[in-house]
Amino acid sequence: MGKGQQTRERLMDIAEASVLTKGFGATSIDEIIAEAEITKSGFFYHFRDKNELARAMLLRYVENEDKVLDEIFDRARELHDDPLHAFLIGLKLFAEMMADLPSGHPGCLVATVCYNERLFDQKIRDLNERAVLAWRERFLTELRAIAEIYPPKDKVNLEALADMVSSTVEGGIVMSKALGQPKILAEQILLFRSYVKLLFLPAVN
Amino acid sequence: MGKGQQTRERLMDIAEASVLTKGFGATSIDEIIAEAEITKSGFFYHFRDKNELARAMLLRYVENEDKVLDEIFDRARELHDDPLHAFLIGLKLFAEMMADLPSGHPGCLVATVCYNERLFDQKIRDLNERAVLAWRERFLTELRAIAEIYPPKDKVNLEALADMVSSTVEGGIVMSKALGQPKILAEQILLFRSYVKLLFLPAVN
DNA sequence: TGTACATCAGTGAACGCGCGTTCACTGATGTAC
DNA sequence: TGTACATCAGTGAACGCGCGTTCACTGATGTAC
Repeated sequence: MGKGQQTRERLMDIAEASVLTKGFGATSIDEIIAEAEITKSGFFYHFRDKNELARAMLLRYVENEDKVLDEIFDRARELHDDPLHAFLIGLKLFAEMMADLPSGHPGCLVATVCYNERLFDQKIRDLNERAVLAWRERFLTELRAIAEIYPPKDKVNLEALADMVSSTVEGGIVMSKALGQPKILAEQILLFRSYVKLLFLPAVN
Repeated sequence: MGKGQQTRERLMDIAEASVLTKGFGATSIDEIIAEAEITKSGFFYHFRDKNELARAMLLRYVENEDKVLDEIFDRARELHDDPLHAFLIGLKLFAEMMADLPSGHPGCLVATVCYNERLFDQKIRDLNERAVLAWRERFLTELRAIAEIYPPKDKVNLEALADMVSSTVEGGIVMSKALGQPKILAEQILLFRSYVKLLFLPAVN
């Protein structure tokens, strides 16, 4: 990674932390460049305007989340051949990873885009929507494979159930932040896992 | 309600809609007073500063949410004596109410406080935390009564399960906003309801 | 009923600071021949 | 190896606008006697 790309990443790191705690509108370029120890013109060398920073930041965030989810659920499938058990293992690994974040999950950029929607252009909102739809497809694929083998014990819409993964994470992050208790996010993921167990597993002890 | 109080409410209505779509930092007083058709000095007659607007807005929001939840779950208890069935009825009523919002849930102020935490003073963050803790206590009371009669089929922390109500709503709102599909929130509440059924109900058809 | 005064619900003008953005310029590094 | 040029990764100064806040003032309504 060249010097330019390094600075660019650093600017996005600083901006992301600020956006997650102050919102995009209250995150000023002055503040970012002060922390990055660069001039304002240096910032505009890397990003045409503030909206391009937002776009680049969101793109990077979503790609990283996808990578993390790939790793976790690929690993889970390595550990068990059965789709249900692999999914349950994946959720456990996911919860553990969230519990291990030193000062809790810093927040989800996708959520801030939703709660700052009028600050962004259509391009960014589309990117945000596609990211969430990709998560839906990812988990829907797993759930369909599970439901083929294990008939669900309650009538559920698998698409909504797939969304429940993302929903649980988004909700868990808000609850963790509101109460200042990082562990809540992991707890919520484990409750979702409990639901999946009760819904699909034939015999729960 | 006097003329002053009416203006005050109107200012908060406008501010709330803006905060939920742009964040607190990007919500300007100029913008609020333009929509309210009042001068800037008129605004400062009602609120000492911007932070007092935030405090008043959050307080009003939380009190209203509490009132709505009271109504729904009181009504549910009127409809069924058994605590589990009353709770399930309450969740159904809640989901229906969320589904009936004409253009979807506008967003939760508690979530925006979390994602704008560095913009607010300790007083506001405390108020936010107390609101979430009150929701926890509310649902924990119901869940304890349920668990006394119906032994849960999976080992769950009832406090976390109580939090799951708020978490589901927060997550569902984010998902609804991200995908522009208001119905998602109601779906997520019904999935939580399905979990409660599977967890406590002895025989699900 | 009339008068004096207080409170309510604002107005109008001004303030200084911080914001995002532009523009002309520059030293260091990389590449072609 | 030396030279010419291009690209990279920025600097420095200036811009105009919008922001939150203050202050002295005011007309309308309410209250006491």
